[in-house]
Parts: sequence; structure tokens; C-alpha cells
Amino acid sequence: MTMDKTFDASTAEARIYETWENAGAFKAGANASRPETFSIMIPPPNVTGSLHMGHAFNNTLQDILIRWKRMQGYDTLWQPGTDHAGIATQMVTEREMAANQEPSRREMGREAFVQRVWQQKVKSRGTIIGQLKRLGASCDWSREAFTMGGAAGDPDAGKGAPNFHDAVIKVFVDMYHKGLIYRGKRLVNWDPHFETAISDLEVENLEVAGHMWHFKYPLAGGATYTYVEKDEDGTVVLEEERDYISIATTRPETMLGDGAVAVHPSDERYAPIIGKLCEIPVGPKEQRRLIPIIVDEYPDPDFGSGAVKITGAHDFNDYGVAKRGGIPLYRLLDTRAQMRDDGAPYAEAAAIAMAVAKGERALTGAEADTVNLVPDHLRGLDRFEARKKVVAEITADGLAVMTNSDDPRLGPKPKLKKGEEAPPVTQVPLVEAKAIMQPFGDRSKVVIEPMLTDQWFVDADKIVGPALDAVKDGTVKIAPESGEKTYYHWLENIEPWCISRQLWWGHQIPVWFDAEGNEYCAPTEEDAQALAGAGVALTRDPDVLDTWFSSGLWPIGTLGWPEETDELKKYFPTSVLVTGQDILFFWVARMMMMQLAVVDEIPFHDVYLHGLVRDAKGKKMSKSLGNVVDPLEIIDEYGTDALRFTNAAMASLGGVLKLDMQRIAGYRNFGTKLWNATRFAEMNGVFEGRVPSSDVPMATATVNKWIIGETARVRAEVDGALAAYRFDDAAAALYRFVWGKVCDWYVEFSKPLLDEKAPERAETQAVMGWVIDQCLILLHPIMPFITEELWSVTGDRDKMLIHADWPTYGDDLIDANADVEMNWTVALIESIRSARAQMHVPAGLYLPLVVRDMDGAARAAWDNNETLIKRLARIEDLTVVDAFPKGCATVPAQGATFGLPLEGTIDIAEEMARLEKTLGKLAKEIGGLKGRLNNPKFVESAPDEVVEEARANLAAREGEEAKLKDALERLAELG
RNA sequence: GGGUGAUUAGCUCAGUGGUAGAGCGCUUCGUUCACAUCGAAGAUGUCGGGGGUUCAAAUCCCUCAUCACCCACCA
Repeated sequence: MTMDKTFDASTAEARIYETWENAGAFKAGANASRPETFSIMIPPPNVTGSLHMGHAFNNTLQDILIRWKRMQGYDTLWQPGTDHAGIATQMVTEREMAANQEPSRREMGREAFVQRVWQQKVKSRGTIIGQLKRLGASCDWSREAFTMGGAAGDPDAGKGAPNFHDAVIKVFVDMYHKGLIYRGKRLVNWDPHFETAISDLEVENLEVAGHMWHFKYPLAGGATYTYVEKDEDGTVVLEEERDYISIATTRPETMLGDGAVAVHPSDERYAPIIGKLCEIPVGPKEQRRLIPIIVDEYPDPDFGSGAVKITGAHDFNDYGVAKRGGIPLYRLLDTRAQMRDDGAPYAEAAAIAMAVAKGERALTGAEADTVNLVPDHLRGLDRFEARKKVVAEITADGLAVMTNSDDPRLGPKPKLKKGEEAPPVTQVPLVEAKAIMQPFGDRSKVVIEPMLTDQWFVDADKIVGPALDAVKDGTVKIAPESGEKTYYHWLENIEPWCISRQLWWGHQIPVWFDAEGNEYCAPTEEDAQALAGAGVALTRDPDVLDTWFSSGLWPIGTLGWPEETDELKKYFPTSVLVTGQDILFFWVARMMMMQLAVVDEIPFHDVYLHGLVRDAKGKKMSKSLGNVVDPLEIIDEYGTDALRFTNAAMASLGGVLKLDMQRIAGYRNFGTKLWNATRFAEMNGVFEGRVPSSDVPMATATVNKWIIGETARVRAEVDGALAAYRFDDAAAALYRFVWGKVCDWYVEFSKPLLDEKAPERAETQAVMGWVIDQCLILLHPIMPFITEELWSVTGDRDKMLIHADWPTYGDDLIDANADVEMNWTVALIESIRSARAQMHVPAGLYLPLVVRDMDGAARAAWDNNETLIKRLARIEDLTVVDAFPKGCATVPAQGATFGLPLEGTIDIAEEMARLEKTLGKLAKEIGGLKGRLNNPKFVESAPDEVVEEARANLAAREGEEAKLKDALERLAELG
């Protein structure tokens, strides 16, 4: 057997993964040798397409933890699955249908469409699972779940996966009957593209360029008042008679639904007209509506004119004011955000509204939906079209607030060319160009409208308490800790959670209505019928549940709840949730609330929130920017292990992760390095006729003792790092050990010892075999493929590496003497190499070495490691001298001064410069150390070990300084 | 407007009280039988600015600046 020069990831990975799978290596409880369990629920990817780098990152970290614990003998479960992702999946499917010129959703009808989405689900699920396998994810695939598993149309229903649908429905019914879920007409965020309500979290507020218009609302009956404006000192700056109240708005089309104008109670400017009526300056002239001027705490007197139009049905703030003031709510838009085109003609609606405004009658509940105050000529228009028309009409009517054309609020004046005269100042409508925050649907990217509709809500306030307490009292820990603050902030200000969506893809709400609108909530139609009584005609609520309602039940749902399965007893609560910090509220908080509300237990003990993957420039990866990196492309080029190692190394707590291809290549090289170290061992007979054992081999040679101690160190580092979710520290420690210790030094040191004639050959072979085994074991969670491959070629094993025993040895393997001696040896070799390079000694040339003032320890260290030093520093022999010969380059060491005789070739000036440079550095260090030690306060207050360390350091530095000064003097004499 | 975090070598980032590190890049040298996806040697920092606490500050406190993200209803 001879190994290739490099690892061929492209062929080996698939083969190895298949071997693991066929052996059942990932199954829950596989390799368990102890009772403790360790379980992770995968954050289920959406069945909308394929996985991106963020998923690759997220799943690598989970796999590292699972593999690590599995090797430690824990009873592990990594639960896989996917999320139906209601709105996103419906969108993707519809887009694909349009591209394929299939019939539209509405043409197909609900049942057929849902079937069509199931096809999309099957396709996407296959892609995703394939990607996870390429990534090496060691999930228990036999347990794969789906957040809509068992729902109508599921082609896999009854094939053994948990019936997630039944569990979700049961939770809804239970929560409904406990009064935690209710239906109500409220203002919700409405997505006009998907024609559904969405939750607050699905809205992203973006700053866009907008306009603020200023309009006059004339007082009823031509009434007037004296408008007085004062500055901060109370000086009157403006006093005029007005027959209107000025209002600012960014959405003029909503004026049609105004129910009042509000001012702050302390605003003296408007005190004379409180309680009076004013006219909405739009609509057919003879039928313009009057609305009252009211007071409310909401308007800010310092903003705009201080007066706010109240459109309760189309603005969240106004809704609050309207509720407080009993102002009627008039809906203006239909589900597609076009001006309503239903109900009686405007004249009739306006008459009703007028009567309401005058207090002659109240608006009935039903009328809120039927009264359509959109003037006939605007009906059916798009909201933005209507806006233009409204603005134009008001302006034409002379009711826009006018201003000079050089008003600074209108933006910078155009630059005048030489000789050009400034245009005359004229009166123009005041329209301020303004950056405004506008809500967009995070999926549809269209402007969201607040809309008054009937929706289902979870009374989050009632279930939030335990979720807060569990984190506050430390039952659940969030890493990094800053996540806890964010978590508190959101949960402490939680709003009712709108859980109904006007979609077709999802869990249909288990509520039926009779003709009077009475609700019957039950798991099945039969049960609902039983509640309603026989013969009562029922229709089911067409809405479906927010996808997060079901994914909020992921931990218990995947384990078979409500049945008390063995897995539920064993693996719940789960050990840790590994997820991106972006879904802390969407998912983590919801799981906390839901699990605690349903089974009265926390869903997981730890939450590890990682950063978000960005491109090399730090930009968010998005399809529209075209900077999305497909993890499979990276895997094809560099191999899975390189990608995984990069992911681990990037995973420091918090922040943004920038993906850098050069770094991935570097870690691919790291794998090659490991491969070649193993290849070296193989070529030196390390694995021939070997019986692999986890026992630490006997070692007599210093080098062997030393590397065993270093192995013990890195094992402790890796365990400590992984226990703290410091994947980056674990990766860095392994990198330093494998490359910096094993490859750079141990392999080199071992060469003479592995000589056919060397007495240490057998021992060194045994130690090297063991060290490589340890490297493979410790690296396996991060780099599973290359390590498993090397495991199989380096011995005849009882178990695959994936099930190998994780080591537990400790500091007792560290031999202090070997440590000191090897450090001395390494330092000497480095110093000699450095001197040689700087003196331009040809790399291949062997030089003699002289030494003087050598103490006993240095003598012993030399004698023990002479062969190694000579070989690695290119030295032919050592002569002890009393004084260095002419033309010698000085190499100081602990307990000795070495010299490289270079007479004839040495450049005295260069050597002096070299020594002086080193002396300069030493002097700086010595100065600092002396400064500290001469300060009595330092000696007094610093801990003893710090003082001791400083003293020892000073002594060593001074010793070296003396040697170099001495050498420098001699050189000067010669020069 | 509120909150959180960041600012360290050319680049990407570690480093929570003891005098600054890694990888990449860069410079010079190298075909010794594990590896050129390599080896050896080297250069590079007022740790964002200012102030404070301390024997000692990249690290703790205050402040300013810039950036990023999250949350939020300024018409």
C-alpha cells in the first residue's frame, strides 16, 4: 500500500458518507456507552430551494458538536427535517408556475394548488438533504421530520415520520380553549402582494425617499380663528387670521378615510378650534366630509403643523388615537391595496360619515366594512395612482399650503451660471422631500399597508412570563450573552402575535363557523359538528397558521408529542440550539414560549447564536446582488473538510463572518499537510503489522515524551473550547498542534530515530502511530472525511473513526524535563538558522559549531539532542572552546554561548549590525522590566507570580545581553 | 429615536488587567528521500481620538468620532 500525495476529496467523500450511513453510524444512540444524552434539533431549512453558506456554517457547527459527543459515548440524537415555510414556499412555487406557464393559483383552486406545492416540497427537500449529506452532516435520517408532516396531501403521510400536523392542530385547539388564542378585528400588517396578514417580524422598515405634503383643512362654515405662533421665549413670531387648520401627510390618499384631526391638549395655537369641525379638502365639492378637531397626547406640537389627521383604519398610531377618542374607522383599500370599489356610491357613504362626525349617530360594526368613502372617480385605482390624483385635486383647488420657491425645505437651490439671474420667487405648493421609513414585506418587497381585518392572535403576553424567567434564572443560557439582552428587550415588550395567514399552503386553522358566525374550535370537522350540534351548517376558516407557529413546536413535534415516546423522554429537553442570531425572535423566543406553554418545559438548555455569513466585502449574500456562494461549489473545489474547518475557524462569538476563498484554500492545504505527515509515517513503517491501541505508548526518548505531552495539551484545549462553543479556538489549537508541533518539529525530530539502525525506532514508530491516531480523533468532528479515510489506511481497526473513543488523558502525560529540553533545542535550532540566514550562509552547507561557558543543563540538553540539532541546523560538529575564534557569529542560548566560525566569509559590519539590533530589542525589554521592578508599588501590589516572572525574565534577558555585548566587543576589536 | 456590537499588521480577524498574536499577502533564500496545496528566514502596529481609574490598560470607566446590525408609530 502506498498513499497518494494528496487526498482525493471528490471521490472519497461520497464513498465514506455511504459507509457511515450503511453502518447506521448516525442513528440516535449509535456508539452510546453512557446514559447521558446529547441532542440537537436542526433548524429546519425552508423547502424553498437549496441551502446557502449560512446553512453550511450552521450545520457544520451542529455536526461538530454531535460527532464530538458521539465519540465521547453520549447517547446522541441529531434530529433532521425541513420547514414548510408557508409564505416563502407558496411564493417560490407560484413563481415557478408562472415561469412554466402553468395555470395560476386561482385558476387551479386551493386543493390542486396545495398538491402542486407538495411537489415543490418534495423537490426542494431532496436538494436540501443531498446538500446536507455532502456537508457530512451526521443526522439520524431515519427520523427526518417536516413541519407539515401528515397534513392533507402529504405524499409521505403514514410512512413513519412524526405527524406534525396533528400536533400543531392539538396545540391550537388546546390554546384556544385555554383562552390563549383569540380572533379579533385589529389593525395588522397587510401584504398586498400575497394578500395576507403578516406578523410584525415579517415587516422590514426601510428608509426611502418620500414626500411630505401640507394641506389646508378648511373650518366648517367658513369659521375663522387667530393663529398665533410663538418662539421659545414666548415672543410672537406669527399672528394671522386663518379659516383652516394645516395638516402634513406622506400618504394623501388616506385622507379620504380620516375620522378626525388631532392636536396636543397643550397646543395653544389650536385651542380656539378644539371641538369644531373641519372639512377634508378632497372629494366631490358638494359632498366633502366634515370631521371634528380633537385633542390627544399623540401629536407632537413641534412636528409639522402640530395637527395630525386621524385615519384609524390605515395607520397604527392613528388606530390608537381613534380607539381612545371613539373615532370611526373607514377602510379605503382592498386586499390588493387598490382603492375600494365595493359598497354603495360615495354620496351615500359620505352621508353616513357626516352624520357620524356630527354625532348624530354611531357607525355600526358592519358598516366599518361596507361604508366605502372612496369617491367614485378614484375607485379601483392603485394606491399610488390615487395619491397623485388626490394631490393634484387639492392643489388645483387651492387648498395646498403654499411657500416660496426658495424655501429651504424644498431642497438646495439650483446653481446659477455666471450672468444668469435668479428666477423670481413664486408661490409653489409646499412639498418637502424627505427620507421616510416605510414598511416592506420581507418576502414580497412591496409596501405593507396597515389593514383592518379579522385575524387570529396568540395572547403572547400571557405565555411570555416563563420564557423570560427561564433565561433570567439561568435555566436556559444564551451565548453570546449579548443575545440575552436582546431577548429580554423583545419579550418584555411583546405584542399579540398574529398567527393567521390568508394563504393556502400551511396548517389550516381548525375553527368552523356557523351562519351566525359562532366559532367551533376542534381537531376535526366531526368534533366541530358535535360542538355545534347536528344539522348546523359549518364552514371552516380558510386561513392557515403562521409558519412559525408550527416551527415553534419543532422540539417536541419531531419527537412524537403528544405521544409519550421514548425519544421524547430521552432527548427532551434538547441540549443545545445552534442558530443564527437573526432568528432569535422569529424562532428561538417562540420555541421557548410554545414549549413552556404546551409541555411546561424548556426546549433546550443552551442557545448558541452565531453570526451571519457575508461575502468577502462584508455584504449580505443575496440573489439580487449576485454574490450568493453555493456551498457545493466550494466543496467541489476545496473539499468538504476545508469548508468545515473554515467554518469552525470563523465561528468566534458574535459579529459578521466574511467568507474568504484564500482562507478556505489554506485549510485545504492543512488537510494535505496532515495527509502527508501520515504518509511519512507510513513510509517509515509506522503502520506495518501494527495493532492500533488507544493506550499511551511507553516513551524513553525525550522527543517522544515531549510530543505525548503536547498531545495531552491539545486534547484539553479542544475539549475546553468545544464545551464553551469556541469552535474557533478548537480549530486554532488543532492547527497549531498538527502543523506547528507535529509536522514542523516532531516529524523532523523523528527522522534520525526512525533510522533502520536506531535503537529508538520501534518506540518512535509506536509513538508516532499513536500521535497520528490522536490527531485523527481530535480533528474528526471538524474534518470528518479526510480523518476517516486516514483512519482506515493506518491500521486494522475495530471501529470506524466516527465511533472511535474520544481520549480523556490529562496533564500527567506532560513530562516537564522533556518540555524544557525540547524548548531549548527548538530555540537553539531557530537561533542558528536565523544567524545562518542573516549571514548568507548557503542553505545546504554544513558548518562547525563552537560553544563556551556551557553549564550542566545545557550540556545535557545538547548531548541528548545532538543528532537532531546537527541535522536541523546543518552543523557538522561541536567544539568546546574557551574563546571564540576570529570571525565568529554569536548565537546565545540558555546556559551557553554558541558560535558559528565564519572566518573569511563573515561580514563583520553585518554581524555587528545583527547583534546591535538584537541588543536594541533586549535593552527595551530590560528597561521595561527594570522600570517595573524598581517601582516599589509594583513589587508590593502585583501578585507574587507576576513579580517572580518579571525577575526571572530580567535575569534571562540580562544574561543574553551580556553575552551579546561581549561578542560585540570582540568583533569591534577585530574590526 | 432607542438598543447592541465593532474600530488591533497591507487584508481577514484572535486576544477582558502583566507590556500585542494568527492566517493570508509581502521580501529574501531553498529541487536534503512526508508535503512546492511545501520548507527556512524576515519586515510591518502611537491596539480609532481624548480623558480617567490602576504599580500596570488593547483589556475597566467616561467622552468624542466613524461603521455595522437590531428594534421603533414621528404625521
